[in-house]
Amino acid sequence: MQSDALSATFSALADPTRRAMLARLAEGEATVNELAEPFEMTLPAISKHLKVLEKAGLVSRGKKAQFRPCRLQAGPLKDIAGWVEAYRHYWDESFDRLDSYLEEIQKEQQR
Amino acid sequence: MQSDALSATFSALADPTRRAMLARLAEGEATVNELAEPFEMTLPAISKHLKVLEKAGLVSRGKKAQFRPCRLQAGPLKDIAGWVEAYRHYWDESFDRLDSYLEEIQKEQQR
DNA sequence: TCTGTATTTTACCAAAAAGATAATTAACTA
DNA sequence: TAGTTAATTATCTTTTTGGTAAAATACAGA
Repeated sequence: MQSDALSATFSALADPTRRAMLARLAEGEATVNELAEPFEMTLPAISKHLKVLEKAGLVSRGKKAQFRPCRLQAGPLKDIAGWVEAYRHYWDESFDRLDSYLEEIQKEQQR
Repeated sequence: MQSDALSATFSALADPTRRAMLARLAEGEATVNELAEPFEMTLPAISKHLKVLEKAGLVSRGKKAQFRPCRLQAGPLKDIAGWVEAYRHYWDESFDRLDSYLEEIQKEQQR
């Protein structure tokens, strides 16, 4: 049971179906059936995925007659972006060079 | 079975132990024992987590005597950053996709 | 070659996730 | 009220995940 929010978000995003659902919701509200339409999965399966996204705070649901319109809630994605940004200079070439430069200096100062 | 790289990366990051291991590796190479030290888990458990990270391409391992020094490989994090950036304007008030689109056009017209 | 240290592998277990089908609830419509 | 549509719940199966304990492997040094 991953209790922390970041883990729940990463976990929710670790499924292509769920990411596709978010992509669809980025275009606007959608009902469960609309969300299910592109997939071969059964409706209950989609409903489960939706619940995972909802639990991670990535989706909220309204109520219009017998429909449950879903909306994207991007808040948790901000946390993901924040987390990953801390690592940016590890993949960015120019920062890499700076790193090894600083390492070089440190080594030299140790002598 | 998540075959795509993005899912494997998200999945690998969906565990606080593994994220802590990456944070440790961001400070530099470390052996398996060094990585295991802060945790209460047994060594085989750490070894398993390491394998998950390795499979996701987030960690590479060398070979020095009986040690297997681990290094951070941030490449996959770049993909994560890329994916999440597409949603930035859903959480960022000031960011407007239309704005950046217009900027893009202006730059192109200047050429 | 024996010994200690580092690490991995194997065998095993429990809990969680992902999917299916069938039944159920809820709300509208004729 | 009966029928239809939307969505959920219940139940079951299979697979994956995360962990332990014990055995195996790899290497360095005496």
